[in-house]
Amino acid sequence: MRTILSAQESYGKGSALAGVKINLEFISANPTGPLHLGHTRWAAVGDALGRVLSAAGAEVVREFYINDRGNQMDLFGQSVQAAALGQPIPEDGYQGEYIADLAKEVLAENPEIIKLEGEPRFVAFREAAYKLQLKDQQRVLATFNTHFDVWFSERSLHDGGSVEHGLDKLRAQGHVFELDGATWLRTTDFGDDKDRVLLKANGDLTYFSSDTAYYINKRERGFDICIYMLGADHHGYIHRLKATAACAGDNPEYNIDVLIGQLVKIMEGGEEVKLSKRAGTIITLEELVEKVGVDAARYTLIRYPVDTPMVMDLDILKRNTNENPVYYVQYAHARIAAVLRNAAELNIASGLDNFDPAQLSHDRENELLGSLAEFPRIVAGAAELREPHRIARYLEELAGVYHGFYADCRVLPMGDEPATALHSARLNLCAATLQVLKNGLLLLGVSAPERM
RNA sequence: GUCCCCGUAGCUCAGUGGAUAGAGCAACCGCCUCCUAAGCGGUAGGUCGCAGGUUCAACUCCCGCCGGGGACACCA
Repeated sequence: MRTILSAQESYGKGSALAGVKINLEFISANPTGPLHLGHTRWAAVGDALGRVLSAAGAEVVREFYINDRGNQMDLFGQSVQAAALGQPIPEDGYQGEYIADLAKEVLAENPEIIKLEGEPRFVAFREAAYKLQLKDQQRVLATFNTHFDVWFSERSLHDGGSVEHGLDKLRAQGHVFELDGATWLRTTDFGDDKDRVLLKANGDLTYFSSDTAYYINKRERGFDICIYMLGADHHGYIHRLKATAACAGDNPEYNIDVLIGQLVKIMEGGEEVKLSKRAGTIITLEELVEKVGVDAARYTLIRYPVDTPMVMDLDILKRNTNENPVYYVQYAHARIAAVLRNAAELNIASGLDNFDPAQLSHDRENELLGSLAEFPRIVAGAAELREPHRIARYLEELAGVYHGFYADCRVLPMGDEPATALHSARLNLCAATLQVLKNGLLLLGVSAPERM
């Protein structure tokens, strides 16, 4: 109690990861379209994990890797150009409505662009659309309370010579070889199921070479641990990423940590919404937030372990918001805030100078004290296991314990009853609970309302 | 074929080898003349997918099946 009330917003923080520099990479979407549901899970969980790791004392840099190089970018550029010129979108191009919108925006911003021809025109379209799309992703993430410290461009890796540097470093470690005219990394030395090509026979660099260079770049920027949050469709990357780290002379068990997130299914109208880019039935982060709000979306996505496939039923979240546990937790916070407001009006003595622990003997009080004391351990565990959902589950339990306490233990004096030491003690207990709920919600990036 | 994730209450899901396996929602029954009923109390609901093994002890670890989802490239 005394600890909580004097530590306030720093209650729960620890030093388990003090001095550890962590690079936390998540989302890393291609800048070729809006962020969709899969990205949204990472946005919520990744952001929360960043907060949790910081709370455990780590020095965390949140990083978004922009895949702004390669075929996908070119297809994207061609698609926007085609839309702007009224031509059919290329066979494997991007189809969505947003392509036409981007085309309009590009034209509005730069009317001269159609005077160009051939390659220069295509490049101009690609670059303009890229900048607009990236800006849009950044805007949407900002509304979702998700912050990045570094937006790392894949191009900058190549332009800065990091790829060659990475190759040199791997060569020096002795795991690079030549075969059939291509340059390979012998990842099978470290558990990968096949060796990987770094440099194709035609001289092109592979995407894998960017990945390895990027990893080496992160390590050279001083990060002890590189956390990758990837979608389930990338699970095959685990072995090669770990093997890459080993090839670079690192300890794959410590220096690299790959988290795989399973897919989110969406139910609406009692049916699963099939998500398909081609059919244009993607649900974007922005749409989800419009439907259920930032708090509900974030909380729902965070409260499950990421390796569990989960189902979000939009009808439930839309129709009857109190079915979402986030409201249960927020309600406890708002309820306490109301009690504290009333206590202030009644001039009830509170604060540590008016706190007598001996007053608290009710089972509910003891239970609440016990729950409050668990918080630092929960935060440390969530950081260590990279599982922010543990915070959410804890908050639900704490809220439940508080609601029970509230039902059985009157906090404020009734009617004209004079305020006693018991009232003051309980008021302090309320203040401590409020603080822990607030700290916990903050770790999840969910608001802690004073009134509901 | 190889690999990854999942299978726990009607539904959505917790449960880091340790007590009678839990929560929310849904169902049923109670509780507001005073601090927020978005709350509280109670009832009902389980062969923890199946079968072996390790252990004093298994929902948890190992092996094999079954069922659901996902992935394999000199694509990005």
